[in-house]
Amino acid sequence: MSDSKVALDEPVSSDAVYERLRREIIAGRHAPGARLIEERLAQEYGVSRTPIRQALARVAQEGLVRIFPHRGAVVRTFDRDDLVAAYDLRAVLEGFAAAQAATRMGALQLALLEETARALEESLQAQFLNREAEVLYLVEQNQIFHNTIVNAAANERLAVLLPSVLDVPMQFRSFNWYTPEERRISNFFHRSIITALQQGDAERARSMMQEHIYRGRDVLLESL
Amino acid sequence: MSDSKVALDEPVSSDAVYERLRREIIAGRHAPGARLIEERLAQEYGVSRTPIRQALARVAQEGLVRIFPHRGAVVRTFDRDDLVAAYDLRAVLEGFAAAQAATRMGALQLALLEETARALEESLQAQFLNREAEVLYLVEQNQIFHNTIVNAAANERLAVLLPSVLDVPMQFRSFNWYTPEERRISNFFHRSIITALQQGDAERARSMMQEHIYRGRDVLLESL
DNA sequence: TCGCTCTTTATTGTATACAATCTACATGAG
DNA sequence: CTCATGTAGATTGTATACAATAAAGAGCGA
Repeated sequence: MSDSKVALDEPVSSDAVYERLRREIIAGRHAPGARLIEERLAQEYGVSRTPIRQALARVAQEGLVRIFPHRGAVVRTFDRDDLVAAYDLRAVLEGFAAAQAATRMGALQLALLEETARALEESLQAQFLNREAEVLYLVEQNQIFHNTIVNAAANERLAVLLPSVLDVPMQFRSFNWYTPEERRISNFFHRSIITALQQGDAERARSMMQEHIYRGRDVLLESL
Repeated sequence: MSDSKVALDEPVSSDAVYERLRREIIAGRHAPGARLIEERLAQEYGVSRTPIRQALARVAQEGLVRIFPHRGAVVRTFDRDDLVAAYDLRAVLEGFAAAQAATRMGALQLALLEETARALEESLQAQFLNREAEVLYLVEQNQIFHNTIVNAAANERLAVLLPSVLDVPMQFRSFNWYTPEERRISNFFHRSIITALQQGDAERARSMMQEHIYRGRDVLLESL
């Protein structure tokens, strides 16, 4: 038959476990400091401990959890310094991404940027079911915006590296979207970045992106 | 007994496997593109497949090998674009490290920098058993130099991230040390960086470090 | 009560067995 | 000769058993 086994490279359960575990930690379902008991996770995910251990090794390598020999895995905790360090790095890396993107961005990607920027702006007037859903939506749109730029930078290593810097639990990432004032500032930065990218102005794109992220950092730090 | 089990946190064999595997790949013992058969590694390392798989998942997460479901692990190959991307990232990250270090560096660390810089200079006149041993020594000293700066930046995330960018097989990293001319240029950069750091001049430290790395990239690209 | 040792229990680390999947090669039809 | 098909062997993915270690608590003497 023609389509008998076209699939090839069927996904593997340990990969699924990795993705899920990662998502759940970021979403806050496993709080920082919480122990991750292999047997418990195995039961919950409906697999044996083997793929769980595989996944734990990976998230540990990524930095989201720490593994202590013979004592198990614990979700990483974030203190003030950790967050500062993470945002510093993010500013450098995404600044670089923006600068690279300025000369490599396609028309389609620019259009996508405009679209998400508009979506974020319009949400200022929109009605939401509840605050939580609203913030979730904003964080998601914002993520699309930033991802688009990173992808346009066309540096695979960068794209692989960044997630491990961004892997900060949601609870820390949402502060930028709580007040209308901060939203307006974010929108301003997004628009400025788009303009710089349209003009192919790498240096401007870099500094705007960096300032955008530093602002995010400062807002977060004030809320602690 | 007093000292019966003070040890605590005894290292675990899968960690040892990870370290060794990583070293061997970087050293070129497993060439890019080579398959890493679990059973073979297990026999060679004297352990079962379980810790091998654990270690493979980690080096894969780090990017040194790629794992294809049901087809196994293959040492990552590097084409020209990969190398350019890696060096671009390295320039950004180590530039950042140098800038941070400029305001945080202790006297002891500065002394260590001077020492390794001197060691690299003196090697110009020194006699070595063979070229290979010589280059190995230079690469090692150079690594100490760069590590010292990264550590002085006091950003743990940065220190964790960088190795995955630096993880380029040795065969690619040694070109900077083949000609006396390149060694002199490297020495010049090292000295300039030290001066900037001593003066606490973050911007200068950053740009010198970036140029240092870009030079390394260009030399490497020419040799391909 | 405090501090010590010993035991018990929970959990991790490793080895091994088996199932699932891929690869290579042989076979045969056109 | 070329291409498809089937089969054998190699290799990976998962489950499970067991060993090793750490954490918590019981018992006991001072």
